[in-house]
Amino acid sequence: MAGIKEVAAHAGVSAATVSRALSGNGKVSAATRRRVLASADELGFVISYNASSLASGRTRNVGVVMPSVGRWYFSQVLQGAATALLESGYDLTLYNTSDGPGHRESVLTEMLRRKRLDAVIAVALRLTDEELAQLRAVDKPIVTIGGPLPGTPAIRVDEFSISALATRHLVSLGHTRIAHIGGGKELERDFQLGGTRRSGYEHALKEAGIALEETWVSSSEFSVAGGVEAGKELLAQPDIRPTAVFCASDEIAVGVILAARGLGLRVPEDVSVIGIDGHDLGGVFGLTTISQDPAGQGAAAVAAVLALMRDEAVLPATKAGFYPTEFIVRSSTAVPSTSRPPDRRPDRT
Amino acid sequence: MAGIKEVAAHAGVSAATVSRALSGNGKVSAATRRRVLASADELGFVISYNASSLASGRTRNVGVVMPSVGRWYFSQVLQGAATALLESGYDLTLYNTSDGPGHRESVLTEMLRRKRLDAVIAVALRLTDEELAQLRAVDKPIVTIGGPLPGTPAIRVDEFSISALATRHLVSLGHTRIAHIGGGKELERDFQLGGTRRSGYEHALKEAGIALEETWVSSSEFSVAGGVEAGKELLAQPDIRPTAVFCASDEIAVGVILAARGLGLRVPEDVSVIGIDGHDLGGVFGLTTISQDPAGQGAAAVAAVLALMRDEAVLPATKAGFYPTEFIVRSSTAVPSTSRPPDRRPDRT
DNA sequence: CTGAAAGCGCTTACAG
DNA sequence: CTGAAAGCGCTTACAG
Repeated sequence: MAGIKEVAAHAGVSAATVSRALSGNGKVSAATRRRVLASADELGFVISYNASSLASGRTRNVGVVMPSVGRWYFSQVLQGAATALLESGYDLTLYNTSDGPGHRESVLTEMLRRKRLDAVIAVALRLTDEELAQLRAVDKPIVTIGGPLPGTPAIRVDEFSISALATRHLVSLGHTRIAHIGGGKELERDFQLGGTRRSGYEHALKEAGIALEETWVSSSEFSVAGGVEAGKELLAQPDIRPTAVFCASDEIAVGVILAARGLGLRVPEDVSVIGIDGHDLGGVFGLTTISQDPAGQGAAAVAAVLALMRDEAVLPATKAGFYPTEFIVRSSTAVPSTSRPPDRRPDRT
Repeated sequence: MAGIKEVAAHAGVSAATVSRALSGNGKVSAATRRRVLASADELGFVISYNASSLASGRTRNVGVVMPSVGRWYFSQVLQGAATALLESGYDLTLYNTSDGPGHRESVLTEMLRRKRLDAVIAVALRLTDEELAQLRAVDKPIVTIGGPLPGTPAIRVDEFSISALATRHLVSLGHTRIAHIGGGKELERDFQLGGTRRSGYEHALKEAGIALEETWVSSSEFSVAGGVEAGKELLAQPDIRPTAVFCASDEIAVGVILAARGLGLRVPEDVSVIGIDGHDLGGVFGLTTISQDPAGQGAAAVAAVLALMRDEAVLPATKAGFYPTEFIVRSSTAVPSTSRPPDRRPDRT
């Protein structure tokens, strides 16, 4: 209950001096500062953020908006952001926009206008032009992860390049029958991933002179169950079966591996599988993947937002560049087997 | 930027009346209220929570403390709590205590004393007596999920009973060689799960007159990878191999299924596996489990906290009772095969 | 370097 | 039902 006044009285100074000593703003003699700190400590003083925020306009609180927290990618981003924010002494207010679309639109603009936030990190969020304009009007730092908010600094991996890289990896192993399972519509609405990852795939194919086979391109939600389903459909028909599949997420890729096993196909002998993410399950299944470290992205967004609040130019790496990824080769990809599919046994000659 | 004064001027009333009309506290004539609402709407008024909180002492913000957000259980709880809070018009401040232990202790008490929170939901948190005392001193509603905070209302499943139930399911199928893989030390520190789940297992065994075999009790972190490892060790030695294993989590259980497959054992013919959780992966693997709906637990905690803030007695179901679980029988459990293990072929007589 | 004073934008007894 | 006024607990020009 001890307020700034009690501390002031105890230390024999004014409330103004206590405020300056504690916040570090303004000049205070070392001796005075020491006395104030001691008094504050002794009285167990804890500042009221509300009062402080009201008076100063700063809140030491940043908002994180995401369409889900239950799904892997988002939970990792949140974990990274929460840790980084805590370390910097900031609170994190979470806005989960998953529910009704009605909620969604109001959330973002209202949250900032309520003046409880110094900045916001928007994850995989797509806004209408109007929403974007409202957001801008508030004039607080905004950093985006994964989603495309035109004009705001963004943390994101180079979707196109990593998709091309994953596909090239398959090509370079000698595969020519390369399928792709992208994200479903659900994802495309929030993210823009589906599209970009697919174009990286198509690019690498064209580059290698491999014709695109529409029947080898399908989609799935970002889940193991979705991957199993899509994988079964893709791999069930032997004469058109691909020898490799590039999946837009590790969860899908794990599903495809499971689907292959279920069909009696060996990975990687009969079919190579590569994903994107760096999901923990990948290790269990020996999945070759491109890791994108979502927790690190969350931490990077925090760093960017903090820099913006200090009016520092955001690090060029963040502004123009891409968040780094890591190519992890495990055992789910290999040169295609020269033997025909197991259900068409080679003649014994 | 429009404040309450502008709205008051526009509506031709005092700021006090605007406050009353907008908050619903105090009496305002219907006509006046209408005018105020219209003005507020027209001017795009958005209340400053900081000012409101400072003046009233209420913040419309509840804190959620958890040791991790990246792990499945916690991400689901958070998802449920975030959605429920948003629907009730509350903000959610997230405190991820995962990092250093130094952080941990300060977080909980400071967060409340900073007066930014009306209440807190503590997930799987264990506190020292001192921390607990400090927390109580703040006199704000606290609701616990999963963790044992003596004296605070708690949302939790009946660990003992569901563990006994899972074990009995195996017993009733005719298994007598029933192993158990519990949570590791890491978990036991935060949760108290390991212990309780194991005692339910032991109870059911004793009840059935089955002697406890120490070599069939091991532990693992709550992950698929951990389950694979523990499962391999458990199932690799044929002469002491159990015919069924009760896992303290679905992730562990999935790992065990994978380990079994890796060893060439069939599930459920050679080994039955049952988990606890209701993880999405369970469906993919046909896992029999006891679902505990963590998202629902998060929502229930929000309901309890809201009731507490309204000074309503917490629903008896929440106070004394347990959060309901659901027994989901899929295809990973069955009667034990009468044949001996595959590596000891029955004599051809 | 330090203090007195105004002010941040609401809420809420207190009167009427 | 409504208004004038004090107050929530800090911060920050403004003087000195």
